[in-house]
Amino acid sequence: MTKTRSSRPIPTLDDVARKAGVSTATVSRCINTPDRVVEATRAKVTKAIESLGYTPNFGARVMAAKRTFTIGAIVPTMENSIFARGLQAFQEQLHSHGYTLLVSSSAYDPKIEEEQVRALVARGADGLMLIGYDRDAAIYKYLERQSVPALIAWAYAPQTPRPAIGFDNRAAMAMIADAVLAQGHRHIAVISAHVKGNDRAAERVEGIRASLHTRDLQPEHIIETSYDVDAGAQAMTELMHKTPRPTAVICGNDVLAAGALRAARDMGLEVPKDVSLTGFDDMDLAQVVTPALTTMHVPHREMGRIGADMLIAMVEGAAPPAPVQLPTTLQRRASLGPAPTRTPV
Amino acid sequence: MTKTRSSRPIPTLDDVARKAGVSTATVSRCINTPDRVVEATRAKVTKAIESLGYTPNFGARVMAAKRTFTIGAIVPTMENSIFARGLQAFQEQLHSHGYTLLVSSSAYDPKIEEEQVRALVARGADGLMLIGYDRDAAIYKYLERQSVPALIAWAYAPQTPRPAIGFDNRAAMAMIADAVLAQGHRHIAVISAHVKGNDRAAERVEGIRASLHTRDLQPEHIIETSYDVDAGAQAMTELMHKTPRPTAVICGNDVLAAGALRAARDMGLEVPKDVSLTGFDDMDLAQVVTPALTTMHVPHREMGRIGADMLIAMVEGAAPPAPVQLPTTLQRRASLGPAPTRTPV
DNA sequence: CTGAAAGCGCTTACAG
DNA sequence: CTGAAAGCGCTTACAG
Repeated sequence: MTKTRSSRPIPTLDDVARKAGVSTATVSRCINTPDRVVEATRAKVTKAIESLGYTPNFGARVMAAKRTFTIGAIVPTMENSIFARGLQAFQEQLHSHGYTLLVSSSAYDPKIEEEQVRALVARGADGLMLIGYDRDAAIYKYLERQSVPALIAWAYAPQTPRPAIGFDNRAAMAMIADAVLAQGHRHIAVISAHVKGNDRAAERVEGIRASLHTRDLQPEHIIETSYDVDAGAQAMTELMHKTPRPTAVICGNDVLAAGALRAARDMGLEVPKDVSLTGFDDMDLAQVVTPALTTMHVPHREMGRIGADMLIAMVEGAAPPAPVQLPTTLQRRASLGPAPTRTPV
Repeated sequence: MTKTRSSRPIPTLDDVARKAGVSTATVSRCINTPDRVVEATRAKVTKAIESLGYTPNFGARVMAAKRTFTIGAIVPTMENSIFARGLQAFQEQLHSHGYTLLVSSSAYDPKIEEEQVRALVARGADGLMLIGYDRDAAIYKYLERQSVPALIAWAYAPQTPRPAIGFDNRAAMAMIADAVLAQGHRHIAVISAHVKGNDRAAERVEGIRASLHTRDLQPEHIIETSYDVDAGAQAMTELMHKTPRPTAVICGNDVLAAGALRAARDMGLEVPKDVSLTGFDDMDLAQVVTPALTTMHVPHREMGRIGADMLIAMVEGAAPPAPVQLPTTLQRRASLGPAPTRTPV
């Protein structure tokens, strides 16, 4: 049950020191600040370390040094690749600076997210990357109290002074809605992720509303659902039975749009001839489906890379940086076409 | 730079003990084994904990107790969803047993994987989940020495006595090749992940060879590439310029197949009329592309769930379990059709 | 049921 | 350049 059941016990700093005939302080220095130790001593210690197969105990190290070179990230889901690409870049950049990234998932559950925050902090994370702003104030208070800096990613709210890197979800989605309107669509529906506790999703819906509002329109239907293909398909099926039938469906992301596309096909509807569809994120998926999705390109890798630099600076004592806004660009592809001339039945 | 720069210092067990007027031992018991403490005492301590906002320091706890209730998982990539679904189920099951999952990615680099293993062990992981068998023996030796149990997932090799849960990649892929042959294809090409250090990919290719061998055939071309859509597309383009042109392309997974599908479409080829295509994994992707992919269904969620149970048992001292084999099932969809009757040019 | 005290494996002023 | 020693924040036999 315990780690010491091993037949051959795990070597400690003390074992190394004894074997090399030096103090534990010297061994510690050999490992952490080798140039403060004279060559000959270092050689003895290195030899002892190797022959013993010694590796430092991290827990002890953390406790004594108060630094772990570990960064934690909590994402709402690992199930689809929304966050995967940005996270990969985040990890690479962190790794090149000597930090290790540990990731965990909250399954879109605020309770679990809070647990994960505590778990990561408790395990010595030097800093945290969190998705979006929306969470219990107690979590922010806890982090502050523990002096663990946190970076918000995938969102950008200039009015909130918290360090963040992301993009303007509202404006980006408004741009999509504008494009839909420009194609003559007037019966517009939305498939969104659940907006509660998900500020990105909420802002995207707001962006749509704002855009449509300029023409005195509003979304005729908004379905909130979970972020998976089947959910997107089911929502689409539902929408296509409404009267009048929407001529364009704006989806909260590419996964939902891909599901919607499948549902349309299964119902014998042609995209975009019968109904137009848009996504968000510009995942690989978007170019692989037929027709390819009109969607919003988000610079995920850049977000990960810059986010890593920001968080490292924070962890290393820099003043909290100002929020960084990244540009998004509309990708026009075949899934968005002109509105049918006749009113659909 | 240090965590103690905080203006209000972080409360410790000692602070709680002092405030509650008891010993640190009693506070510790209140937290870990509450029924060994009498009600009245417990109430005092609980109050002190709350008023101080105390949370235990994990590092210290680990060091003293030698248990972290943390499980580490290292996957080759977080970039696509191959592992995402299984991991999510793994995490859920772990969570329901009070364990926290921390995930990191090796980016398919054995060096990085080794670093991550050490990082996770050093951070006190009670157990590890690793993908596939193929890795330096030194890693296994290290884990054994540290008495950290490891479970291999996504692979199953009954001759290797290591605890594992997975499926027979070789047999599963042979089944796909059999299906391709049954459709009359004789000019068959393969797009695989790099097989070096990736036993799953290597076994899949072997499965294809074995199947074709029964008809005295062999793959006419095998392209090894990375696991992403663009790589799949590029490989497909290359293959479609060969003479004779393959009539069927077996892909190492759905991502590659989706890319291949896109490339075929871009070249004006119809699937499956001009060329058949198969995937592996049965990801959401497989049903979303047109035509839908014939692929091998892998019970990812089940693998994650059972794997969690196995690893928990190991961590809690059970004898190493025997490898578990999960069934895979062929999903026949539109991307695989009969071979064209005329020899392609 | 509770406490005093040793110990977990490191790091780091402080001396020399 | 190196060592003795205190300290990091907990847990857990051992007594009582």
